[in-house]
Amino acid sequence: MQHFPDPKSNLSMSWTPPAPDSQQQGCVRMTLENSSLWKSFHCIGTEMIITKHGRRMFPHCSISLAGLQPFANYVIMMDMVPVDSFKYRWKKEQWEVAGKAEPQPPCRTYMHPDSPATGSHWMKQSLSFLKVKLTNNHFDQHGHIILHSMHRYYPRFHVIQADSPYTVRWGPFQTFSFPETTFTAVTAYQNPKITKLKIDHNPFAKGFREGGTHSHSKRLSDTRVLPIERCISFPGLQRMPSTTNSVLSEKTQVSALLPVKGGNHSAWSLEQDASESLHTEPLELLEYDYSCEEQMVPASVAYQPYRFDTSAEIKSNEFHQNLNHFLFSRSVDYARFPFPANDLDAAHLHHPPPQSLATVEHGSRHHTDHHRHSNAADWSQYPLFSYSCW
DNA sequence: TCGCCTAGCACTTTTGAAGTGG
DNA sequence: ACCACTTCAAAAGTGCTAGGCG
Repeated sequence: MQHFPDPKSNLSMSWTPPAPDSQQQGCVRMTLENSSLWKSFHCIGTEMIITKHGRRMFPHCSISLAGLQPFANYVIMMDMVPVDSFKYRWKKEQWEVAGKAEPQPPCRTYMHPDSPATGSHWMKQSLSFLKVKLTNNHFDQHGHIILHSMHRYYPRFHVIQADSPYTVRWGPFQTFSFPETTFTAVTAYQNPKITKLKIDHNPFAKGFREGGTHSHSKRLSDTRVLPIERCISFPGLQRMPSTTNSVLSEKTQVSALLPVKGGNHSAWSLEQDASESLHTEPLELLEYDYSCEEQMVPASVAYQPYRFDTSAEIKSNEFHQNLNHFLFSRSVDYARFPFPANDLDAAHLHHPPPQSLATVEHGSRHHTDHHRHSNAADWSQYPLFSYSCW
């Protein structure tokens, strides 16, 4: 476990310990394999380059699974979830809120290319999401995950017991996310410390350090080496307006909306552009933990035959559409991060009180207040799913 | 004027086809 | 004919920078 500096030494922000590297829901345990690397970046404020043609993540997501049924088939998926409803900008060597978020781009989900595979297969070795690509091109036809620059996201993993990608709507599922994987999407690196860290860890970047244009070397050498205690100035996260109070109430909203077995799934037809409401209503964090819950949700939308292939162009948007519909209807994890209680917070909290990711309990249930916030309008505020699925 | 985005650059790493030998 | 291994060129991927754009 990586050692983190004393939070009290941070000048402007405080800090709380990170969440554990692995999470358990029911019998299923997911571990973030390269957690220490993620934390190294997280410590500075992870930035992910997004380009028009798609850029791989670095660090990339690598997970391992345990507790699956060896002979049952599973589909493993990953998607990106907005951390909050704000846009950020890099100013004076730190991230600050720059206003409301842009309307969410089409939500896309990446399915691990091995899917579906048996539990024993998934547990045999770690799963790499190396080939996931991020883009800011809203008209991307390659199936890359579309993000907004200068917005904050975190990857979320779905483990769905299903024999094929087309039956994921019926299968028991769990969802996991890891606080240290939160990042800011950028088109060019803002924080030189991130650049340096990436060059140190990413072999592709060596070319720029050891040969070719060395101009950047000078740039990097110009980077001020900050005292270690400054390292914990979690640019985005700690500046993030916090809202723990909202967490419980919001998560109850989710549970209240959970469909009943055999119920009319059309109730989930909230294919409205959630981004609209997302950015016009105060955003709160849903932190409903579905740990150990396996729900059977009847589908209202039939899946079109399609299999994800990282090398092939996505030819059917409909699959994504259906997938998102599924995720929307079955959303699990509802962000384990501190989301702003409202926009007012964002406006006033340039140095918000820290709400560590880890302050939100992982793997525990929060079933209080299930009966509140149960209408669709409340639900549509939530940013995780059903951005105007195209 | 400022901040963000993009294309092109020079380089390394990865990938896969082709060749070789047992 | 088949398999395993090696070689090598092409493709993919990287961060930096200048210039464009709103």
